[in-house]
Amino acid sequence: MLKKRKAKRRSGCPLNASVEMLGDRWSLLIIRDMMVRGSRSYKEFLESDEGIATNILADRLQKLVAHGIVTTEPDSADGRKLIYLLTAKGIDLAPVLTEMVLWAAAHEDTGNQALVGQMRKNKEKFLAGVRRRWAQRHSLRT
Amino acid sequence: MLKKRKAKRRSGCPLNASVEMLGDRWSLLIIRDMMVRGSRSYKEFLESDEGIATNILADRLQKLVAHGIVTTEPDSADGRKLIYLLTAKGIDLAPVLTEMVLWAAAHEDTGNQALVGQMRKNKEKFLAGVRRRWAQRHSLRT
DNA sequence: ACATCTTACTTGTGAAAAGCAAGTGAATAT
DNA sequence: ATATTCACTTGCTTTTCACAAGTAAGATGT
Repeated sequence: MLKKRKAKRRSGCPLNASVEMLGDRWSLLIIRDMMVRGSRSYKEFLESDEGIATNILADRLQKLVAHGIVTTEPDSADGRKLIYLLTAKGIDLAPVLTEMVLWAAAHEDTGNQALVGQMRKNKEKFLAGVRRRWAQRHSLRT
Repeated sequence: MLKKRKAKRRSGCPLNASVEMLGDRWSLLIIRDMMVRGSRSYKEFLESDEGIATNILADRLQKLVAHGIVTTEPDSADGRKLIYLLTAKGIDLAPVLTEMVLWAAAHEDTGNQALVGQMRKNKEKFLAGVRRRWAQRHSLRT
């Protein structure tokens, strides 16, 4: 597959940049799975509740890698597996996801109230926990 | 046009709810235009930098209204115009947009550094300003 | 009063993306 | 050796996007 030189942006607005990278029905859910559910393999992403199609998952993972949000490394214990990891840029999306969760929880009828309560009660602490677990996983890897 | 009974959610996760309402390439940009650029009419949205197609704009506005993020009212001064306004639910997206802007500004090469600086320097103050201007517009309306 | 212009859309058409089912090939488990 | 798991691809249908053009109601100019 050809690598694209530099997909031209529709505008210089930073929000537009975010939307061009993350504005679809799946990317943020994949990131959520990595960030809070600890998913690291293709199979784990496929098992998520929303039921992403395999070809879409492959495409989104590839795009996330291309945008520097996710990296991969081979699994030293199982040669079939690729391990997907959030980069620093990826983990920096934690505040975005948090605000999106809090917004939906405030205005829609949704589940997972336990996690939401934790987020709302102390946003900074919650974010610190996410970051700590990420750093730990990175130091443990291979 | 038929009104849908209740589009079934793919999952109960609040992030999924957000993504189903906002996860496309245009909705958040329309909300940005209302929130920070003060756009209120169809024509103003069309004039935005990213260049949305007219049919897509009509569709997104309709969906935003259906989700309770936006409302409309007739313009008392010009019978052709419809005025689009953010609801309370809509203005509550300010923290989401802010985090997305800050994320992109931190990790991508984007413009509008003035606004970004203001956001980063004092996020709460910035959000208070957004909310204040929104409340003011609402109190001034017809 | 009448023609012209604006505004907010709708319609038509082709291209792109999403969704579904099935298949492939390398690596592991039995 | 055989079956199974894993990470994808491929093929096909359906849905959505994008662009161009058109329409209808209301405003404006003369």
